[in-house]
Amino acid sequence: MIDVKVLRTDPDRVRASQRARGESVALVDELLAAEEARRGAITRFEELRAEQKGLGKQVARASGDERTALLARTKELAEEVKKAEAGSGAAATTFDALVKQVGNLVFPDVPEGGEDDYVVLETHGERRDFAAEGFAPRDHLELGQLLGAIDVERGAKVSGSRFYYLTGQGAELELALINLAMSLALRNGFIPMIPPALVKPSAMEGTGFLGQAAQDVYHLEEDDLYLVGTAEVPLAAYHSDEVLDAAALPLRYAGYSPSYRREAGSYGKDTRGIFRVHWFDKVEMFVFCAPEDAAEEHQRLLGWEKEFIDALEIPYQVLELAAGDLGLSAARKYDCYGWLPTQDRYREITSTSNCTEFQARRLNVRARFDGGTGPVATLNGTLCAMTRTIIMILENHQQADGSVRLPEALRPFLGGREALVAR
RNA sequence: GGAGGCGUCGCCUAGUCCGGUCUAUGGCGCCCGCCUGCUAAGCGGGUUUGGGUCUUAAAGCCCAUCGCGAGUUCAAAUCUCGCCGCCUCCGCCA
Repeated sequence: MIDVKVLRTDPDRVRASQRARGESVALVDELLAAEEARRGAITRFEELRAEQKGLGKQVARASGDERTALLARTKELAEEVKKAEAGSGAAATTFDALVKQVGNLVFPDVPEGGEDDYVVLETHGERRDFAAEGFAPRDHLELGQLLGAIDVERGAKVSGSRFYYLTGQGAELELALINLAMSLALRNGFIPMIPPALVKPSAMEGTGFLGQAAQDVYHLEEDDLYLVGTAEVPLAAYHSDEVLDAAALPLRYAGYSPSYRREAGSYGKDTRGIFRVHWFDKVEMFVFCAPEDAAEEHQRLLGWEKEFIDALEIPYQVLELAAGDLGLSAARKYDCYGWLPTQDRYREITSTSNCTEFQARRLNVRARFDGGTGPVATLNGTLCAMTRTIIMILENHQQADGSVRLPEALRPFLGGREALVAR
């Protein structure tokens, strides 16, 4: 949720943000009107209620004719109070419904435009020249099958399209990646977490995934629970309705959980292999910090993502996404795109968002600061999305014979092995 | 899945049967002050949260808030119904 104070004092800023996102600007005027109505209704109710309370006390003390007269008057008043209360409730509901549609205020220097208008900030690593090495690179699925690491046929047999089994060395590779990611997180003061992957509507709603993103989310009708698309959801909701100790901030969590995505609307896209799947496991970083520290913390999260990708020796670029591609909660978002030799382009492997106080307001996560109690800022960042990372390792480190060299950093977690080899 | 118990302003707790003087009691903790070689003790005051209003600011004032929601009533912590959470027991189960 955006700051209602900003809406009232600086509606132009909200308009500018909506414009940048490519979202409705007219909504801002609707919101202002709804806010006006809400405040008016509350005032009316409070005045009537005060009068009713005063009369109530007189009734308690009075007796005889006086009491009868007072009761008649106060009975009328009760009707009015009831009406005013209903009116103020309705006005609040209207306002809430509108305000939830408004995305977070985008930072003014975020690039304009949509999906294709990102800005490449950095490029790292050496892309291999397979032609010079004298062989054509195999894609991740072919490699996965040679190594006995990935089984998509049986994934489809058992669960349908976009499901897979990691088998043998593939499963070992995921376990090693989890351990490498968690050891990096632990070294940097993160609290490791294994959160629930099913959450209530309030957690989903609070993190901003029930807006435009709702069609991509699995919902269990019988139980009214959602399967999370990222550990961001249960980690953000972890401190919901709490007042945190400001001195304890930043609170950094590293959550390992499955991620479930319906991938509605991506029919026919990335259908080969495990690039785009309905389920994958992920180690996600999540931070609660003071609002004024959020921008710096965002850079740190990006730094840890880069450190991880560097350790895996994957060539990559850092992108800043355009305002139209941010999602409801983010005020700024950086993606890391890894080099995919067989597609001759960079593809997304990690993503980090600064959600400022947007999610904290919705989830009621506050801290006691010097100036009083207020919402904290939240940030999230991928440390390791297993399937995408496995793809990058396989394709970038493959050898002519179909084996895959393991980056140094990963070897301690695979019993010192230097490569994955076909059996 | 079944049966029972519980949920009060940081923690503990009184109040709920029998609705109004509850503006929610007391203790602990915490904060401020006094006293005091220092510390402790003692004494006095303060201490739910959210919103609004006023103010340079503070204080003040108003409304809501006794797990959540609905209902009855002129009036609900208190009565009724629904829901949620926790605990105990039974059943089932990795």
